[in-house]
Formats: sequence, structure tokens, C-alpha cells
Amino acid sequence: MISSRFTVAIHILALIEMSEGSITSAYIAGSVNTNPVVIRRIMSLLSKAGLIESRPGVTGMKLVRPLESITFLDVYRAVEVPENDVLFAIHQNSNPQCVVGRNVQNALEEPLLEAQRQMELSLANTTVAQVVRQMESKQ
Amino acid sequence: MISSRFTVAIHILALIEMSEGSITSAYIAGSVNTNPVVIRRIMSLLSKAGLIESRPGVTGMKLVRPLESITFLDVYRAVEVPENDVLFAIHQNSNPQCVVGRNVQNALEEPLLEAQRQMELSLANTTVAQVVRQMESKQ
DNA sequence: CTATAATGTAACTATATCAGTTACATTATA
DNA sequence: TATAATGTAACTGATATAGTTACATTATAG
Repeated sequence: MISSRFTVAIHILALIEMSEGSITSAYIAGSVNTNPVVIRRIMSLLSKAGLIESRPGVTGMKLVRPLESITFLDVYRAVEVPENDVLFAIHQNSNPQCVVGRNVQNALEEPLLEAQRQMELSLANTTVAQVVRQMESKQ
Repeated sequence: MISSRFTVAIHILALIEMSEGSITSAYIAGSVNTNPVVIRRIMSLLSKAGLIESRPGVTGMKLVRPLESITFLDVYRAVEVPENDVLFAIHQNSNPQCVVGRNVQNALEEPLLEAQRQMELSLANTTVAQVVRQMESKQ
């Protein structure tokens, strides 16, 4: 299961967009219903990915790019960091003296990477802006 | 990251197919390079999913259905059991007094389920038989 | 200039999952 | 009846996640 860092990160981006500059990690934590440090940790990942900017001592944070240009895939890549960006773990060190053991990793790699690609393509189809508009429309 | 139970399960199915009836969990463990109990645990999941049959006291196991009819998705569903079959965790209990907190779970559900569906569709495109043939061709 | 308040992190904890392992009950068959 | 295999329970170590406390750093309001 992909951790909730991902959806919390989208939550954070939505709040930054909607509150125009003067939002704090404590306020966001109140909306997400968690601890401010959890928010700041995810903010740190979003900063490293170049999606937001913030500075110690200065209240608030801002989007580096418009939300229309930030897809779910951008956020996913910013906060979910599986080993080598590989979604499916393939067991290692299987027995080279067995036809299956010798070839299984290689044979599985391509179809599993393809499944991962399809998921990522789908994530790239939705922007954070889209869900923000939808939430605003519901009030 | 999706656990290696999934690829080990494919490994197990391939060995059952190739060794026609007389294979043991100890032998499979030798090929996967792990402990026989790890194999039996996954066998148990494959049995519950109706993919293989085995009986205590009786050496060997057999496929219930031909490998041509078993897709990667069937195996994935047999051995990976995320909560409610949901791939993406969505944080719960966010603040209902905030527009985002009130609507975020609902707004995210559909695009995330769609990404999961795309991954699963891709997994359904490959059968275990296909990778067995490929491994056999490499020897 | 100083007090305040926010960010950025380190460090610790509790919890859960995974994979490996030991142990043993159950069961079919040679 | 002895043997050998499956089916599981139970424990361990490793790792990831999320929550929490603590504190250094930094900008700014007064």
C-alpha cells in the first residue's frame, strides 16, 4: 500500500493554493488532523522536488509552479521514494542452477515495469488544480 | 513497494508447471533461495485463491487451471492483500470544518482508483504461461 | 535590539509488515 | 508403522510509517 504521505502532500498543496501565502504548517496540521512536524517533513520533500518554497523564520509558503502544471505523478514522485523508483519488489539471489531461478528476474522485469508505467501515466492525467476546483465547488 | 510475495508466487507457479506434479516446497525454496515455510505460506494463499491444490501428507502440488488462464493480476490478487484492495492510502479524519479537509478524501478517491485500475489492467495483460515460455526459451 | 513565532531537523516511540526461522501437529503412503 | 510432506503457529530481526518532543536557526514585529 502506498503511504498516505502522497494524499497528505496533495492536501498541503491545495491549502497553499487556497490561502494565498500566509499559511503555516500548524494550520495545515489542523486541517489534516496530524502533527505539524508530519506536515513539515512532507513540505521538505515537496521543496526538494521544486514544487514549493518556504524559508525558516518566514511565515507561509508558496507554490513554485501553478497547480495547473502539477500532476498527481509529480507529487507521487516527490514524496514516495521506493528503491530505484521500482514499484514491484522482485526477489533476488534465486538459484542460477535452475532455469526458473536463472531467468525469473529478467522475465518479470518488463511486464512489471509496464504495469508501473500505466499507473504513472494515469496519475499524470490529473492535476492538483483539478481536485482543488472540485473541492471548492462543493464548499 | 509491493512485496516480493508476488514475484515469488509467479516463481512457484512456473516451477509447478515445469515439474509436472512431483515438486516439494523444499525444492522450490532451493530455487527461490529462501526457507520452505516462506514458500508454503505463499502456497497457502494461492490455494485459497483457487489457483493450486495441495494436500498435507501428499508430495507435490498441481495447478487447478492452466497457466495460460492465470494472469499476473490473478496472482497479485491472490497474494497481495491491501486493506479493502485499495492501493493508495488516503489519510482519514481530516478536519470537517475546512473545505479541503471536508472534501479531500472524496475528491482523491476516483483518480487514485483509476490509477490502480490501469495498473491492474496492465497486470491482466500478461499470463504466467507467457513468462514460463520465455524462461524456457532461454534455458 | 529583543521577543516572538515559524521553519527545518534530529531523535525517540509505537505500530505494522515482511521475510526468515524453529517447532510441531496432521496426514498420506511406502 | 516409519517416513516424509504439508499446514500453521509463534518468535525474531529488519524496515517503514506516523506521531511526538526538543531544539537550532531565522525573519520580523514591536
